[in-house]
Amino acid sequence: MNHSFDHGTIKLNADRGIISADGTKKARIERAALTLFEQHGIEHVTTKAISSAAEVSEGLIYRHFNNKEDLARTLMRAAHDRLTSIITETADMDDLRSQIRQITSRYCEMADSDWMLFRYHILYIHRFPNITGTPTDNPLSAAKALIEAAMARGDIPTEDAHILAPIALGIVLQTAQAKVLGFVTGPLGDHLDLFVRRIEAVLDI
Amino acid sequence: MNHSFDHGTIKLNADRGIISADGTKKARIERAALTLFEQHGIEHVTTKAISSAAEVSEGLIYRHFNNKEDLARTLMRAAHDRLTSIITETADMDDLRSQIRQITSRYCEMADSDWMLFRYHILYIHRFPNITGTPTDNPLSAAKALIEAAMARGDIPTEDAHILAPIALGIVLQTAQAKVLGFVTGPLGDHLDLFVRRIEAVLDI
DNA sequence: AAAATATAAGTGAGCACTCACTAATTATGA
DNA sequence: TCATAATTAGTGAGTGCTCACTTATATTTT
Repeated sequence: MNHSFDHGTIKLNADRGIISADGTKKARIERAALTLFEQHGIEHVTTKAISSAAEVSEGLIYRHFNNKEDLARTLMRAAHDRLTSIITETADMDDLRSQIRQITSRYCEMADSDWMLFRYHILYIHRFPNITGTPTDNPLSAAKALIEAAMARGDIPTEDAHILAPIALGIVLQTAQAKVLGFVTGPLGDHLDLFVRRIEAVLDI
Repeated sequence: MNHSFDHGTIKLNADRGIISADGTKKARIERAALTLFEQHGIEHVTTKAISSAAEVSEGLIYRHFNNKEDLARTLMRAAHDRLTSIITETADMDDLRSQIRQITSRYCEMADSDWMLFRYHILYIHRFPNITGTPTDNPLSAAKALIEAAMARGDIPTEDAHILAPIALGIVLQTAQAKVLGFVTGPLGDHLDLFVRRIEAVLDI
């Protein structure tokens, strides 16, 4: 039927694209935008540049996105959701040690397999303060929930989970930032074991 | 004699300003710029807005700085140098524990006393890849040097200092980032002891 | 032939920076 | 000491260009 009920704005055939590099022109736009945004900064990238890189017309961007900001936000949202779900998906595990290892491993894997998207998230997440749907739908809140659960179980000593959450996530994220700055090179996965041990250390397992 | 040999660009009576809020108009420009940059992002702030906020003419900005980018860079440089020297100034201490406590305490103090400047550094440091004079003149390299020295002394087990440096600094920095995101509230100094203990934990003292 | 998808040629608002000029400060020389 | 010259500090309207976004037109799909 495809009513194409646009919500007052533009919305086309289902969706497609959203980063995953299928052949769609929409996907081409997203990839081109991501590449350029991440490389030069959102404000320094023109819609013209995006369309050239994606080898589509400039107007087509506006058929798929309301404006440049919307495009940038869509990309950020994709990254944000992936990271959040990496954490929430371990909620059913009942062992903090396993959770930590899986989260760390997947974080590294995402960083190493799609460094562009990961880097984009690190660089520009602050531009989008309201990126999350619900206030709890973000990596920090998800991590905090996990830590609090472990404290309730008595697996780790009770402390301020509000502070421990960023610290724990920071073990990987800060190294990633150091990589953004060029201070660290090579895949993050190379340091998986080190990361896991340090996270256990700060959580005092 | 005051030859006033300008280096091909602009340079006036000594300097003044550089963030420290003395009454100079230059300082007023810097403060206004910092406030607006930190609040709205560098690219969204117009030179007109800066001059209005500083209550000076727009042209005066260009008598003190070559362009808007130069102004933004000057502010970043000020923040960067302060952070770096916090770390290097402990190099003469011969006890890692004391170094950690002093660095952590001063980092928190700087964040709490000039949050605007600290936040500006966190948000936009990536825009200025070549901010440091020498390649070693930055917080990460300074921290790495300290850690390596401690390893050489045998105070802590030998590990990859390249990775431990960002992790150690990250204990405070990642919490600061969480504060930028609104996840954490209140002064960082409130958590000084917690920070110190976690840094010792990751360094395995 | 309609509808959906794409293009390319605009358009004008906004913005960094200039410039011609004035005001205040400092240096020089009787 | 006080003119006078020279330098520095300060102004703000004006300018040219960039760039997000629009619109008219073309092509493809159903």
